[in-house]
Amino acid sequence: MVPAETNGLGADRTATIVEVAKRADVSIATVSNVIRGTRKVSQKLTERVQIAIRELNYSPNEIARSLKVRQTRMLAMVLPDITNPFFPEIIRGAEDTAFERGYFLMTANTDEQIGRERRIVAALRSYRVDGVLLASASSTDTTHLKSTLDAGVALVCLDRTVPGVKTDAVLLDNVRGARECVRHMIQKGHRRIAIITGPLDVQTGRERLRGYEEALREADIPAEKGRILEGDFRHDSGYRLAKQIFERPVSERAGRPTAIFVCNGVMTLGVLKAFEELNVRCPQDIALATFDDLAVDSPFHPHLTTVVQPSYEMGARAAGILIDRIEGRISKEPTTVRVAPTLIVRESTEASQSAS
Amino acid sequence: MVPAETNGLGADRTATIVEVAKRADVSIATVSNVIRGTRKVSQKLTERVQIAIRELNYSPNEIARSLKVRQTRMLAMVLPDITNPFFPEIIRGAEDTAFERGYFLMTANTDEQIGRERRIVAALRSYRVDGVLLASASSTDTTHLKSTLDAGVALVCLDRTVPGVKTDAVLLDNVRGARECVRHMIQKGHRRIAIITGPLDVQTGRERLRGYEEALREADIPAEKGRILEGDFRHDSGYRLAKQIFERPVSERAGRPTAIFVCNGVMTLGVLKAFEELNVRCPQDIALATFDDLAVDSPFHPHLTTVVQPSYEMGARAAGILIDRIEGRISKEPTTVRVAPTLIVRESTEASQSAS
DNA sequence: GCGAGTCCGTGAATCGTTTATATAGGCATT
DNA sequence: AATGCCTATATAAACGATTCACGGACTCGC
Repeated sequence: MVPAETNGLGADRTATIVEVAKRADVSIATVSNVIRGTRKVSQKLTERVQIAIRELNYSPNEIARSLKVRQTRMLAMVLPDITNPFFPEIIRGAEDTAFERGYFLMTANTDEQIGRERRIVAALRSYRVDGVLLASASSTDTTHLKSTLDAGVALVCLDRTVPGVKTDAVLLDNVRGARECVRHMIQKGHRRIAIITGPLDVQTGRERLRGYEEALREADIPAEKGRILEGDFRHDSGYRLAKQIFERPVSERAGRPTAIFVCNGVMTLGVLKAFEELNVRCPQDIALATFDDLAVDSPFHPHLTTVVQPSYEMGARAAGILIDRIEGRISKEPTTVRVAPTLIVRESTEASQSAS
Repeated sequence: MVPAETNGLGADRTATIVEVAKRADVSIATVSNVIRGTRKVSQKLTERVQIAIRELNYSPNEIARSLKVRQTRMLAMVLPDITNPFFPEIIRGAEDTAFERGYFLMTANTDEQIGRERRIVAALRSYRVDGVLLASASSTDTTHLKSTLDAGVALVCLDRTVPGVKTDAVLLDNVRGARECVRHMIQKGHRRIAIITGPLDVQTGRERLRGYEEALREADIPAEKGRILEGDFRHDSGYRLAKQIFERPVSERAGRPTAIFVCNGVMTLGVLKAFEELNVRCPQDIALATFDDLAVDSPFHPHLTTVVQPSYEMGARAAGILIDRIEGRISKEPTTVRVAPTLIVRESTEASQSAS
């Protein structure tokens, strides 16, 4: 004797449309029509079907449906680092749009490892997700993306593009963000401004550096090599490079920067840690500005002047474009959307030091 | 004329096993055997099949496979708030275990809204994920979970259980974490210790309060009602309740707490913001300890004494149990695993105040 | 030289849906 | 009463894989 189950079926068996049809004494086509609303079904049969569905605790098998109609209504977002607080907001934006338009968004995490990204993208392709939102871990290794695109999976790049892959993209206007921020520092009287960049083989890294250079050029300040420090967007490089700035030989002290521009939020945490260890006060000893708002209204000291990215909107727009693409409602040509950052001036660039 | 495609197929058509079989001039059974390694296939045919697969850029349709074998090898993790830095580490842990054991983990976000959770769980059930890791948004509304369980979807609760639903769970030993932390504060000489709790209709909220009470009882300190402030695990309640502590009428000043224990990290951010506004110094004016490490090695001032949760391990263990359950390698009885927190003592509870 | 035993390969049924096509029944029209 | 036309429902063929049961070709021992 098997134990009695709530729905009268075996434990691990879940009801199918056939069983619903049998119980409601209609054809499976009718059940399908009731569920999807494809065609009109008489009041009487509709009721019978609904009752049967409830009684059997029936949940349509989306797998079978997907197989038949060749679409899953699943979207995936592939991220390099879910612990970076920049991404969760993007997810929220994409999730909301996806849901509004009848899609389900799932998230997967590559941990900045290209091998992992490749596996994940391959899996997603096998699962036949309708589209992928991707912030790629690499800008060089792109064969897996090409073959995925070839296979007809829609792809929108987010935050970072992958060169050589013709696809839609939603990016921040990095040059502008960096330029405006550095411009602000110059206006505050700084002329010796250091930059801690991202990896320069990554698009966002390069672009932010370019914005810095443009701002200096505008103000006729020569961009000195020694003030450009290449980081890698991670905590440690911020820490290390900040220390480096303060630990140069005395002979160079005269030329020590009066301000630092850090190209992402995570590195800034490292910089602040270095400041603390070295007993450097900000903005008294040095001014600081950064990309990415790390935690709104946070109790950080000091409050940082920041280039903030409209993360939620970026996610939402990217999802919108992706779905338009899937549903074939945009022209063939891939487009790149650049969204504008906002500069928020806070105390860390207040001119309480002698900035000369 | 259609444009030439890389694989010679139409643009949105992706090759099937039939086409591979045709091209390699074998049966589809043989192709399947080559791919899955189900049976031995001769060297010669294996090669032919592999070449065909490559030439067609073939990717097996996991949908069709799932339909046939009635399992998807997909796991889902459902979280209330992906912006809470506690969760990403859990995801990583679960992801790693899932991958090692041949599953794919996807993540979905409920935004603490039970309606959203219900929709997501329903969708996951329709997609026939093999199992779900759930940190539920609600402890009262559980019908959707019951029917999901009835349908044979494996479910493991994470961080929070849902009462009345018989299922496996991986939880923190909240009582112990809180007790040890408060015990530490008492040992530092504090006797008037306030607590900012989580919502008391949530298990974790209640348990942490219990730990606090036990520590006080051990030390024969009466737990005064006025020192128990009920928050809701969100930023604002930390801010508001911290202010409340300092803005009480002068008459009560004598009894003002010398220490605060905050029951999660996000609220602590609010508390610190309040401290800043009120010019309260920590630990000089008041000691502070909290659940959850917000950002390792962060430049917060002061460094906080913290009850840290082994998030990665929690995710990993939960995924392990889930998969064991799916593969039927554990006994029927659901189990609850309690993992131990660690107390990390930092400056925020240093006794640099007169704690009497 | 022949039956038994191995190997390797194939045909066909099946998973649970959707949907095109067929069909039944009712009603109005003549 | 026969015809035609609707509408509502049923039947059956896909979708793309897995896998069982069968069979042909070899090997081997006697």
